[in-house]
Amino acid sequence: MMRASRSLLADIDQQLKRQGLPPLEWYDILWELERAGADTLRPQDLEQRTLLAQYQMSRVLGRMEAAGLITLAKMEQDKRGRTVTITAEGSRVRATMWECYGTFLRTRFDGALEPAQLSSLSDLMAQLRPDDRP
Amino acid sequence: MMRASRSLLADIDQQLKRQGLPPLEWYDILWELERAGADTLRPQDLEQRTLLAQYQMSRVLGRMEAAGLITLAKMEQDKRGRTVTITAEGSRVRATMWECYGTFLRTRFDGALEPAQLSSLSDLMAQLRPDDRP
DNA sequence: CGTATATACATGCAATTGCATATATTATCA
DNA sequence: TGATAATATATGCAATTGCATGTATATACG
Repeated sequence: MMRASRSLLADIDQQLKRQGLPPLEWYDILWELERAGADTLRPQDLEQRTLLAQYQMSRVLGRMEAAGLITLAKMEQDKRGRTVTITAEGSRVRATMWECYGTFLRTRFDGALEPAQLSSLSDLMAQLRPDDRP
Repeated sequence: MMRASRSLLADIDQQLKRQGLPPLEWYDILWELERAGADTLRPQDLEQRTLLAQYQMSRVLGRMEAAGLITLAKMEQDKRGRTVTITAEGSRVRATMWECYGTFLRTRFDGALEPAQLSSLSDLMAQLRPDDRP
């Protein structure tokens, strides 16, 4: 499993890089933001969802803001916190990334596994992974 | 699958660090060396088996040599190459790491999956991962 | 209240990484 | 054979990471 996921990750990152797209972790963040919709998320929420460490999140959000994919604003309720909002450009980039990422996943998994196996893999992973919303 | 393996990896690394043991990638290298037995491996062989990049391997081998876990020697057949040999200390460290690593894996997987599921997971991963010996 | 503690996020610094390229050696082939 | 390409490994440098800690705000509690 370690070998399988490591090789998957490496290949996807390489694929994205080849197309001049941001690294995969940006995708995860953009995706969580879109998935959350109207519920604005805080860095903390994204940490839980993506499993990135606090300081990693702090820095990647800085870079993503600099790249214009998200907006960071101070919260009024909790002045320690910040809200993270995806921009239109962020949505566009996520979609482009998915074209690359999704296509890759589909090719790789469909090439290796039967439909029934895919669904049982999905079940197994659901049991193994930590909850998406702790 | 990404979430599952990322969380596994992070937890294992943390566990190893807590016990003052080297990071997981050292384990993989030590394990491949033991598994190869008498066949001495070259950095190149280890790259393929562990999926580490060439420059990563070059550096991690340097650190492992400095730590006394392996020995590096020039080859006579191919003077560009080097042979990597595990030391007694290297074996000892690998065994200690396995105590930590293996116990963790067993706990985590046995806690989440039934025996039949474990075996089907194993099959699925075998189909997904690249060959161990390309 | 006021002080201690916990939470949210940021950051300086040293270590590590990735990239590009260097060095040394071997293989190819006109 | 000599020039050219390919292979095996190492490394300088800039970017990124992890750790430890900093700053600011919020909560708890005597």
